Amino acid sequence: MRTPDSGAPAGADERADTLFGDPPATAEAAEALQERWAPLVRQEPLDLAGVSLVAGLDVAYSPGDDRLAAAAVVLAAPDWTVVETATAVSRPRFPYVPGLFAFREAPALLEAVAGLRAEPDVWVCDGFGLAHPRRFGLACHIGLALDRPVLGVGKTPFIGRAEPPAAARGSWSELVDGGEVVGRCLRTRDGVKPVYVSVGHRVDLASATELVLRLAPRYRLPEPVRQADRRCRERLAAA
DNA sequence: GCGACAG
DNA sequence: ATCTTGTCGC
Repeated sequence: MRTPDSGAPAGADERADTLFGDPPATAEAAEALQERWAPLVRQEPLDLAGVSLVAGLDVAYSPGDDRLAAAAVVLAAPDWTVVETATAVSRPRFPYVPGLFAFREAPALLEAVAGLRAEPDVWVCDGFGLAHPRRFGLACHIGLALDRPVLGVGKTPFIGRAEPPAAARGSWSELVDGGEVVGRCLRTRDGVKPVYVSVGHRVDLASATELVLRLAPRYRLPEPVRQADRRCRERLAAA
């Protein structure tokens, strides 16, 4: 068993414990972990022609009790039909703190992911990746945990500034924070409020943008996120 | 110091 | 996130 203070550098098993479960005791500790992990995020092009399975992740909270349900769905190209769904119900083990979102939702999400048989080519999270105060949002957290390509799609701005994109679907503008481009503000439907795309891990902004556009042929939100949202709510209603 | 603040 | 009805528009 791992000792709390062996003096060793961030070991892989030590990372795994907190990336997958065991939430840190304090907000300060959580922030320190994000700063430690942020340098491990990689940005690289994703071959969209080779993408046949895309996963979507989302969480829903119970109105009455403190339960939460996470859903992991898998959709197949080219029409993005849902081919598999896995869910998990649990309790939040970390309070909601803007910027520390992943410590609250990632454990349940990864539990749902563990129930999946398929091996998606890329994963889409409801939230941000590099567009984060410490450049380590939920999509990065999930990306390192799975060591797979992951991108984040946010519905409302969090950090950074972006000019409103042109009204046509496909238009986008840079999301800039501290002089850095941390994501894109992307219009997925003509004249409809844009979404915010950012890199989670092992994808680049251009690939992420193009993929989100293809995943959202009809609705504002990409299909994987829409479906995941639907499934976790159903799971909560069911039991 | 003050306000803002993913889901 | 969640509490909440109808309503305007394509």
